[in-house]
Amino acid sequence: MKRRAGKLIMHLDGDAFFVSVEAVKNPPLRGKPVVTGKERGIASALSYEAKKLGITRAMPIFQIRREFSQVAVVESDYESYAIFSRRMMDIVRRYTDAVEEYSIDECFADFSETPGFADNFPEGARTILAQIKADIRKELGISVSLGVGSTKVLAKTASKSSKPDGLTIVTEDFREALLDKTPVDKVWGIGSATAISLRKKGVSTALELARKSEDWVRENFSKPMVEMWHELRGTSVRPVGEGGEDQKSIMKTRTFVPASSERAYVFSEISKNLENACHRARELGLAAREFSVHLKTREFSYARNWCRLGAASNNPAEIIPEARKLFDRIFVPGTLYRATGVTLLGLIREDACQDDLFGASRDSRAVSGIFKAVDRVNRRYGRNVVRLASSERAFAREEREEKREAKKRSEFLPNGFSRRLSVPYLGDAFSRNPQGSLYKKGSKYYI
DNA sequence: TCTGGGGTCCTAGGACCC
DNA sequence: TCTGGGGTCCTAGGACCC
Repeated sequence: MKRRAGKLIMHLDGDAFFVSVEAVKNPPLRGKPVVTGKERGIASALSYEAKKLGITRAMPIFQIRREFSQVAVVESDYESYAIFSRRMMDIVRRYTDAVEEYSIDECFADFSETPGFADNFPEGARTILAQIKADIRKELGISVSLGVGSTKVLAKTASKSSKPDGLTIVTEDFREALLDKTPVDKVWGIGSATAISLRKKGVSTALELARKSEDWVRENFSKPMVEMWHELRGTSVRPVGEGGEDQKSIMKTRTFVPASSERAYVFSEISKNLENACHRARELGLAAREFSVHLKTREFSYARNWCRLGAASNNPAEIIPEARKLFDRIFVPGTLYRATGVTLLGLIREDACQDDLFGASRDSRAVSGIFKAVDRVNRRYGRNVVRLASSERAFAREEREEKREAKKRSEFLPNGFSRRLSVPYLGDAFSRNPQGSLYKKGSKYYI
């Protein structure tokens, strides 16, 4: 029996996750160049076939249509992605409880204590990992890439090194070879700014960084880089978190075209973002003690302002007067703005809100109750049929744009075309088991 | 090809205090 | 004139991530 000391951490990365889910919903898309993000006007996810054509993330949709007419452009469907994500994470949990959901299409999992994994390394580990991949393929119809190493950074470097459908195990013998072929800017946590600084100091691969002395790293960089250095050398300093922590902030921003310098209109965009952010806070059962407002000019410079609320709140009617004050302080007449944003900060659990000395939060609870009723009405009769008057113009703009899009679609597609395309196919496992836990109603997926 | 939206964490530096 | 030494708390903003 081979016993291995230290941690063994897996990183799982969905292959072109959004478009893979689209291909499950819509099998004719399989193997074709596909991008999602139609509703935002820029590509947000790309199939491997689309990448091969030279399309990149954030490329404008109009340009894709013009230069690559063979590409299928679809709207993002986050509800379906969230459901596939949850199912994917649940499959990993069959093998270990220590799973950290890092993003919608990625997770880390600690296998140090899983029988047959660390104590029979790497052969036993490989068998288990292959089983996870097979389960996901069979039950969800998508492929994933896995990486395993003694640290999160090594696991993530490994999963990225072989995609799609990869399975990479970083044994101590393999570690240096892997790092040698990894440029520093491809290391998780090293962005462009740090990469430039590293290269100036003569470090261009992850291996070169790992071989520097700890003193050198401490003298030239700050704390996160020291952690990075340990992780690259195989010493785990970032444990796999198991979730349950509350979110720290909620941000809502929206860009509008054309840019505007009209005070009332720009404020209506703030008001709309505030409503959306508060709605999200109510969904999460959280309330904010602080919030901030920002404006983004046409030239991409920002103005921000921040304040603390008298009592924690998730109700927009209560926050709007404060938002108005912040807005008035940063709005510069004559400036063209392209986007606004609102961030709720200092989030606490709604049920932990304390009454303040003057009973203000009792009132706020009543108002919060009103907004919960509003949430129910909106769920039933359509998004935002009830909204603040101060948000009216921004919502109206959004709806005009949505209508225009819908009209364009109906002009371009023959009747019934999109309906036919959206017939789902969830693989044989689902056809055989319609009671399976994933099902479709209308155009949405449910668990 | 100018650049969407939603997050987290860290640090520098000022304010304030003893 | 040429400067105590620290500590803590706070905020703005940078950097990075998906």
